Amino acid sequence: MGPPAQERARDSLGSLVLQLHTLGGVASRAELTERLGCGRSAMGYLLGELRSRGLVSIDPAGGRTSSADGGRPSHSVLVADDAPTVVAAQLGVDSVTVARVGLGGKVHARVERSLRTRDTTDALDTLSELITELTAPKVLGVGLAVPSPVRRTDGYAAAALHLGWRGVPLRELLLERLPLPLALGNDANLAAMAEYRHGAGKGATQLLYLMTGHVGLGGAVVSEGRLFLGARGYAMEPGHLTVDPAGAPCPCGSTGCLEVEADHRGLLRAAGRTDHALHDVPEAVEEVFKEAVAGDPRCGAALDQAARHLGNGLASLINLADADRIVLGGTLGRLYSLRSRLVDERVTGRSFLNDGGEIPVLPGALPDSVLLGAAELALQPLLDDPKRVLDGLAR
Amino acid sequence: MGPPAQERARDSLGSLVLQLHTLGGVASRAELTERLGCGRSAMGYLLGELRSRGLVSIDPAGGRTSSADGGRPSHSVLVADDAPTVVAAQLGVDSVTVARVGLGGKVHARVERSLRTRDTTDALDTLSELITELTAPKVLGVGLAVPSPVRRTDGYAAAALHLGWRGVPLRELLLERLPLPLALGNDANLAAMAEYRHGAGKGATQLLYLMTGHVGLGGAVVSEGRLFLGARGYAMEPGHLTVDPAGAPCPCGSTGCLEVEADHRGLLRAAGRTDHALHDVPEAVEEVFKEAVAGDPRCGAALDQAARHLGNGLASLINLADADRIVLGGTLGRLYSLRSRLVDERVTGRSFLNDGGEIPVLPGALPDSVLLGAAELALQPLLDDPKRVLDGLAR
DNA sequence: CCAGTTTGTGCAGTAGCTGTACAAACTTAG
DNA sequence: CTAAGTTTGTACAGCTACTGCACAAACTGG
Repeated sequence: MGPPAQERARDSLGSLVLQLHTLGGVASRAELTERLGCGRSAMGYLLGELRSRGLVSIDPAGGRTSSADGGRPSHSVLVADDAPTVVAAQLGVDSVTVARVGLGGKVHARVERSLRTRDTTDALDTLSELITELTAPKVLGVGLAVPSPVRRTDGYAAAALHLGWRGVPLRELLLERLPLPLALGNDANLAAMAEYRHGAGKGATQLLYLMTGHVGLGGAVVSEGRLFLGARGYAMEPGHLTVDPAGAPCPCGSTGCLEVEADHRGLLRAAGRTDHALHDVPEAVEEVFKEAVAGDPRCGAALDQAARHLGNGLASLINLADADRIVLGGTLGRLYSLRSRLVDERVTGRSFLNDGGEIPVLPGALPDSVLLGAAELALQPLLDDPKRVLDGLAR
Repeated sequence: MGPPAQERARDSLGSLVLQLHTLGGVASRAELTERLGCGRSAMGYLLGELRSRGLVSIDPAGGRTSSADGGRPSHSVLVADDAPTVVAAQLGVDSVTVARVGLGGKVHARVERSLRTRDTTDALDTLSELITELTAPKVLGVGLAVPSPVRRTDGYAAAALHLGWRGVPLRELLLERLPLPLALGNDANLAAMAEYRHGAGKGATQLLYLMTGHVGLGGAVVSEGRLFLGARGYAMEPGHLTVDPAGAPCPCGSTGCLEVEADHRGLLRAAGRTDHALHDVPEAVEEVFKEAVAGDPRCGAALDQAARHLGNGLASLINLADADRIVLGGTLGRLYSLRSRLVDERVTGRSFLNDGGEIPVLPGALPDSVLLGAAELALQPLLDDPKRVLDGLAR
């Protein structure tokens, strides 16, 4: 179809693995050749390298989909059954989720456990326990998504405010318990990457992603296939963008931050439901959505207000990021599905450079985007340099 | 010194040319070898390629600076005298500047001409006239800086508002007059690139740049050596960030935009000097600065206010871009030199993730940053693929 | 003058391709 | 059922852009 000018890994072998990955782990050889823009003979060489290392297998009688009108049918390339996998983990406010994920985004196993306490040690113990449980032979590494900005150099979790931590050397603490390669990332960043590679962000050149998790509002930009991380890894934290100077006070010291107006706190406050324990929040939000759909005026108005604030926040961000696609994850995606007009009103034309088409806004397409994003993080070394990773595994 | 993990061109030959360029066109062979991270023997091969194409020359008895304690002294690598050059042009509100620039950033010739009318055709005629005048043999191409967002795909100038144009296919119009490769860019973007490669932004991993020209306020982010352009090329237009909801009305429809509060209009308005023809603005601004330094309270207060607005704008941007350096160009640089405390007050600690050092704010270090940036744009193909460009020239 | 150090160079070897020629596997026309 | 036409995989030669090694060159200090 279109030209494959999306993203380029360091070498061809890497881009090949990436293409196979974004295509879900199965693709016809001809399709891969076209996407890489190389000759058939180079593809033969590259597939030979991958096959000899056990990453892919080839089924000569695979893709008999036959869109072609004549000609020899192309072989199917698929991720090998016994190909290496990674472990993806998500640290939430009151739960931990871990999964084993293969190239192509296939989830081989998935465990979730709720945290009874909000103690750091408890969370770390549960995490390492589940990770160890899911670790199998040929696991390349672990990716962990955290609801906090994460320093790119060393995996320091700068401010997991909602977990009550004020800065934790998370990677270091976990490495004491786990003898595996471990990479950490911010949950919104990783979810954005997952949506970019497998979900609603596919094919965008500049993807702007916003999501709300349990508490707080995170964001990310994927620019030409790569996360826009910033110098330290703290870029694109839109939670404290001011959307209403006369709005509610925010723990950060300012007032009317996007985060306190459009996340779960904002919704519940606008709906007049503030008497919830923290772990009941998802249920309370669920209730507000249900009653709004059922016709409750106060809950409906709460959605209206959150949607307007979200639209205003997006309007500010659009001119800075110049996105060609916007994806909304978590509760924001649901909010948008119900109140798209209120959001669009503020996005449309607010981009002060209106040179043609509008910017499409979409709800996230992946149910487990954060967890999948953690897998993307762990898979990254394989995409960057497949040979080194695969050969290193053998040793 | 530090690891050379700054930026990577597509191939080694490109990075070599880039290194030589950022080092000002002269470097010791040993230094280049270290920065590229390759062996001495590869450097020999690479330099051979460049020398055979006439781009560099080598002086065996060059850098007798001798920091070393013993050992054979390294040869000097320098841009050849007859190496190809580029033509850089800057389209201003009431003037046009054109220069011939060589690798390393050396300006060989420079012409400036003021525009009497504000007619598009007049500007284009003057531009192509001066460019033709400065075009010499072995000119690789032309780079043009425009005070407007420029669409990356085709050089369409989306909104040179201050020139009275509402969208002009500028590249197309100029190509009718000039038979040369022509690349267009936004002036602030290009200035940022110049500061990154040759000025106050050197070595930053995430550079946030803001500047004011004649009218308006532009910005850019250089992220790991590359401009953050966005999907269309309109990213990082911070002019219409709201810094004072109760502020002055902006032509964009909003109020209190950073642009109308901190650019020349804002300064003159705050100083009570609004009766100026457009081309007198620089002189009027000059006056305000002079009188403020001399002690005039109203002019001083005008600087104070602009500095505060600038600081607030920066505070919003810092959390989004996660810059490790901020450079202020044009009048903003001067404003900062005089009112750094008022700006710093708002920048310091406003980055809600205060994990250590503050972010350095610096005034721009290049007197002709926009023009030099236009040269960077024209040189880019040479940095991306030196062989193809140099061989193509011969044909 | 000699050891010690850093640097340029020649040469063999390798990785990662490209291009060409050809055989294989299909479709449709006759 | 065969022949022509089309697209695809593969073998092989060749090239580019390096890396590594051995060695010579150019300095310093003793």
